[in-house]
Amino acid sequence: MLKYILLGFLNYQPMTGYELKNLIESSTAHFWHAYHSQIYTTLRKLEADGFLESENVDGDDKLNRRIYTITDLGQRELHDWLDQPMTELPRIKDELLVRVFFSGQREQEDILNELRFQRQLHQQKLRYYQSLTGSHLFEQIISQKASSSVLAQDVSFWSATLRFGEQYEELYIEWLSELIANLEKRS
Amino acid sequence: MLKYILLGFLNYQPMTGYELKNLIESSTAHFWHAYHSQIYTTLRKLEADGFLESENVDGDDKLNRRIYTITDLGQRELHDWLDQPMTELPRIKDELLVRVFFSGQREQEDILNELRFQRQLHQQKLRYYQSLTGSHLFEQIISQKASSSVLAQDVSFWSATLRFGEQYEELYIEWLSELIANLEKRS
DNA sequence: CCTTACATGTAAGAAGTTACATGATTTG
DNA sequence: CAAATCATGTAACTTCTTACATGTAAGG
Repeated sequence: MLKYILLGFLNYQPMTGYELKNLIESSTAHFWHAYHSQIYTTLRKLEADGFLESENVDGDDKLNRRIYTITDLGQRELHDWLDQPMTELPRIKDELLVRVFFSGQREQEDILNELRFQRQLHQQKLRYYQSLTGSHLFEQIISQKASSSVLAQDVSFWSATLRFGEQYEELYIEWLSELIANLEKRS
Repeated sequence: MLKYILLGFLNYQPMTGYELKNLIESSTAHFWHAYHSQIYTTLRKLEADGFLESENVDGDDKLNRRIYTITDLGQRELHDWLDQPMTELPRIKDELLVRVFFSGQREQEDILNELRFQRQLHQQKLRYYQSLTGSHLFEQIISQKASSSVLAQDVSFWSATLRFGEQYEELYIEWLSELIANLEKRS
């Protein structure tokens, strides 16, 4: 999956691993996280497979920034993936739900504290998403190469995922609040 | 994580790997999926670590059903985990959002078909969750050992996670519908 | 000069996925 | 008797996480 995120971003413009890492952190990481160690190794692998090419900028060996460029093969790989629609539901993995599921024997107060703290975190994240919606910060980040009509379309999909994030956080906050209220009633 | 799901279920009553697999499939798999291969190997590992004990029922070697029982050490491990509240947000991994994010250059119709199909899947899943809410099927499954007051508490947390599932599916359907409507307007 | 950001990597281990493999029992 | 379900496992591989490792450049 990370593979396609890297190909997807490099399809906009050539970039270094570090730039990709930062881009991912401020965008797709919210629904697909990856550590820098995985990003760098995956880039090397994509190059070995012929999907990317790279060259060491700063010529020498001192500072080794490596710029990756997508190849024709890489573009085909990306489009082949996009052309294969998903026929299943994406799988959810949510540790908090597992914890709630098995919380029957925990102390009421301990659970409440955890749920309240989680709610705070989700409120923070919601505010963060809302701040992104206003500023077009994210659009600006990639918008160097971006000049043509292609980008308008792209931007609308980016903001769709951002909208999902906002709605998801709102849902989580509501669900937590309801659960918290129910528990408080009991004590 | 699977480790704690197994300990959590075995904390209710002793069970075989196969029973655990089925239980997981009809409950926690909706927010934490695992294949049977991982379940069986993890059970072996938990036994090696002293968190579980097992004995081969059906005495002989013909049919080898193996019943696992949680040990005192296993219970402590489970409670230690529950006593350590989460201090971060659970991470989302959602392939569809990645696909939407990079869909800027896809054919309008292809995207629409994929989104409509996803909406169908989510509607199916929502109906499935709703059918569970009515019937107390799930409560019944574990409710062999379950007699005491402990269970009422447990059940309320189980249904809280089910409620999350319903609300999540509703959110996803709404988000997809909005996105679909926006795309249809354009064409 | 000290800290933060820039910049890239390797290694080890844990977790997750896919495929292969086998055999018993039950139900139609 | 054939198919579905019961029942458990191993092997190979990919992915993910955590830790280790190193060095430059820029700003206060």
